Amino acid sequence: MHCLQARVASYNKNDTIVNIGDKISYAYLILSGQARATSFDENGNLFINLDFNAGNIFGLIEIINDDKIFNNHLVALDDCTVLLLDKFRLLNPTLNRCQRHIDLMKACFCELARQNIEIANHKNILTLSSTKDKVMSYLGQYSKTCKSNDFYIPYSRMDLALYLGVERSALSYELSKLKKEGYIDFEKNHFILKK
Amino acid sequence: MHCLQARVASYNKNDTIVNIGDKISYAYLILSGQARATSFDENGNLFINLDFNAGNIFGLIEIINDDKIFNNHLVALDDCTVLLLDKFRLLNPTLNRCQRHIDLMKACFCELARQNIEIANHKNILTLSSTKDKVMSYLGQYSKTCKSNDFYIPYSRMDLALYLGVERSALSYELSKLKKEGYIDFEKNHFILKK
DNA sequence: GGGTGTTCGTTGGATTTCCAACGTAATTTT
DNA sequence: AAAATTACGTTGGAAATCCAACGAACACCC
Repeated sequence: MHCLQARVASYNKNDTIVNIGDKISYAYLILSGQARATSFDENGNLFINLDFNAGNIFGLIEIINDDKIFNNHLVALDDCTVLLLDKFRLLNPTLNRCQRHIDLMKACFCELARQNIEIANHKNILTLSSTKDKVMSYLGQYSKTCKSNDFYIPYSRMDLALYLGVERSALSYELSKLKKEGYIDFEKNHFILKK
Repeated sequence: MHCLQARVASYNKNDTIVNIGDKISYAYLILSGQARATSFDENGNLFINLDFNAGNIFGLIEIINDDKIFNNHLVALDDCTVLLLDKFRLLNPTLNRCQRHIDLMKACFCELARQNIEIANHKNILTLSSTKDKVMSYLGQYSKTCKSNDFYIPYSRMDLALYLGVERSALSYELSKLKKEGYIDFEKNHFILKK
């Protein structure tokens, strides 16, 4: 990794790692902890974009599109350690033709693909029209990634409502209803899919 | 390009280029024409995923995640010519270390980033709650990419409704209202943003 | 302990969207 | 040219969602 001039940085819970409008010079490889990227549009609407866990890389799209403005805000959800990868060296593996460098580029390739899939899943949930469908689709997907129907979701009710594109109160109402009907059980962030 | 064993294929309008559930061995670089990727979920909901124009590449995510099932359906919107890129050779540039090969990989990298941005934009439109906001946001975005406020959109009313996640009738109603209020003018697929 | 702030469930009325249906115009088929 | 099909706008009533408000439970700070 020396040829990338990578260095490690640490952040505390709730720290801003990348601020709105920052031009970034690095890709941020999460080593430990969890971070979340959000953004605003010109009308002040807030969007939840992506969650980043250990192994995930933030900023690939930004360093490729140097010219564009992204307004992404990356915040640490836990205490985080991050590996900063110099963008110029990352994107030009031919400078010094080392095999690991090319491997890293391929890993970034896979990471972009992973992010693509995650955003597409999110998009598909948002396409659904009813709150019930959205909730069940989200819980179903998350259950799959956890490989268990007993799991803890990473969102508060308010954040989940934002993620699903519904009102917080409507979400609470629908969750209660689904519990009464026996489809799910939950307490706080702990959910169980029953049928 | 000979080291990639690329070959050209042609498709007619409305031809299926990649079918639901196909395992693909190539990335599809569009040389001319236009294609659209759609998919279904397990409940039969239809999703519009991405449009592909000349220079865009379909299948990068699929060839990286060989194991996963994607159910993407790629259909030609016009007559298309497509360059088929062998997945194994594309993903392993070290087989024969040619510079162009690495350049192509970098181009795929950028293409993945572009798709990421496009899906994220779509996602953000779907996050908006009102039909009016969705329509205006879409028209605003499309106007920007066209660099003109006088443009032709690539969707029929039904497809646009699908894309925006609203009812076709509600969309028509909202468009008429926006026209009456003087925000936009349109006839068929020809739109003009006025304010 | 008391005060303050946050999270979450609940409720009721206002608003919006959905849904089904219909008419018209344009396009395609035969 | 007639018939069938498709695309689009319009409508009215049914259904779902939003919105604002409130209270209970809990955590945090002084």
